[in-house]
Amino acid sequence: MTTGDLTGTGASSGGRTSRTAPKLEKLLSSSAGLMAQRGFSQTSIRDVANETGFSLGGMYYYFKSKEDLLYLIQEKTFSSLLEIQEAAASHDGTAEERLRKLIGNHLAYFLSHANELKVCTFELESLQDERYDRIAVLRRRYFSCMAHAVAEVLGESPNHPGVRHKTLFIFGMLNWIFMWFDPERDEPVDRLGDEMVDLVLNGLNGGKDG
Amino acid sequence: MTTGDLTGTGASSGGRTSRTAPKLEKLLSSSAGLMAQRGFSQTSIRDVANETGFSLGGMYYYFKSKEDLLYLIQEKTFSSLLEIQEAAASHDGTAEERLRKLIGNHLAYFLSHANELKVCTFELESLQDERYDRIAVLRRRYFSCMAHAVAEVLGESPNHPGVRHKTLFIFGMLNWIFMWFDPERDEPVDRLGDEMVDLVLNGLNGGKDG
DNA sequence: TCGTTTTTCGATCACTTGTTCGATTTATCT
DNA sequence: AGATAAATCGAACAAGTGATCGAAAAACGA
Repeated sequence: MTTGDLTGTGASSGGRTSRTAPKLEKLLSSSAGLMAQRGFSQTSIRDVANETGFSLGGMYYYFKSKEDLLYLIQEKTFSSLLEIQEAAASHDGTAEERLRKLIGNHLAYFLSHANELKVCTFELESLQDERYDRIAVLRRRYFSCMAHAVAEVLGESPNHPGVRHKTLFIFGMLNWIFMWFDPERDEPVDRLGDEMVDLVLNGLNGGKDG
Repeated sequence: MTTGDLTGTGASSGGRTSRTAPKLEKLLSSSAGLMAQRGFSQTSIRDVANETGFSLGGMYYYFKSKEDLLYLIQEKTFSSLLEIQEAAASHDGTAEERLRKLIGNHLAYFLSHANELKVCTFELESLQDERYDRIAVLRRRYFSCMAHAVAEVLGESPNHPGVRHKTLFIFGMLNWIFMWFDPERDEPVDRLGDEMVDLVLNGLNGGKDG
């Protein structure tokens, strides 16, 4: 129990596409839904069982612990998002275009994977040790991705402290959306992305003065 | 138990300044510290007892339930901050100056009451029913305060949807600070406030173009 | 069909949780 | 000092938690 695998109990090991894979996916997305709504620690393993139709013990065939379940969600979601973003960051075009794309992609991913992304955003601290470290690595890569774009727009070095701060301000805007977004009220997410980019690039004054 | 008081079990009722008041304060601030660090649901009432030196049952003289304890923290903290901000919002000067002041005040309050403010920011959902409603009212007033300043800077009506969004972007920047601020690394908070205001007013482009 | 592996179940364990309550101590007032 | 009220304690309870494990069932390959 000291070194063991981080994931495989049986289903997730090997990676072969057995008839098990779609069940794991449903398990992950149902769990993400519950955890996004109530939070990780307030979501019991029994809640997940009820939601998915599994029996209590039966689910432990798919993950080895509750924390492992959380890890699987974060690892899968974050890897997928990161892949999208690192691709976008290496595209041609102006720095401003890249930044616009990064923000737009993040919001689009938020729309299509709200639950999973919320769990990634707010439940890092519920992981420990190796699992924490592995997700933290993905986070840092994501941050670096955005920070580079910000630095380019500013014409500064990515190490400049102001760049770090401004990048974190942008992540604040992006991540805080989970706290208020209402699909009824705030419908067009493209529009929202434009508004955010506009604020980030030109501010409330709209680039009229300094 | 259907209607009962929201707070008073004995200590917090009446409001007279007995020798009990300082103990309540220590109880609240210690609890806020634990809850800020681990989250509300992962902070047990026994943790609070150990931290404060009280016995397990002895603390129930000061609050009537764990949720009540959380409510007391939020009510006290938020009221105090709100008072500061509503005063600042009604001062003379330009709209830009008012917005700058609101952001600066929030950051200053963050510095002096980090734990309590973090609890206010992230644990609203841990309250229910009346307690939730009461804190939600304070939140709406706070939002309104900021939204008015934003609207004035933009020269728009406070009801304009763009105003709502941009205000929420600003709160995102402000509240996300809890996730990354490191007093060693990000020392001067005044500077941080300036950077944020600068981004909010002029954007990354620094007001050079539109 | 039979034997084997994969998958599922249900009971159970050890542990932590918030809360209650009567008894006990401490402070306050006359 | 004695009586009343405020404050504190410690033991106990009921409920819920994550996790384990051997047995049973289902799917599979021969």
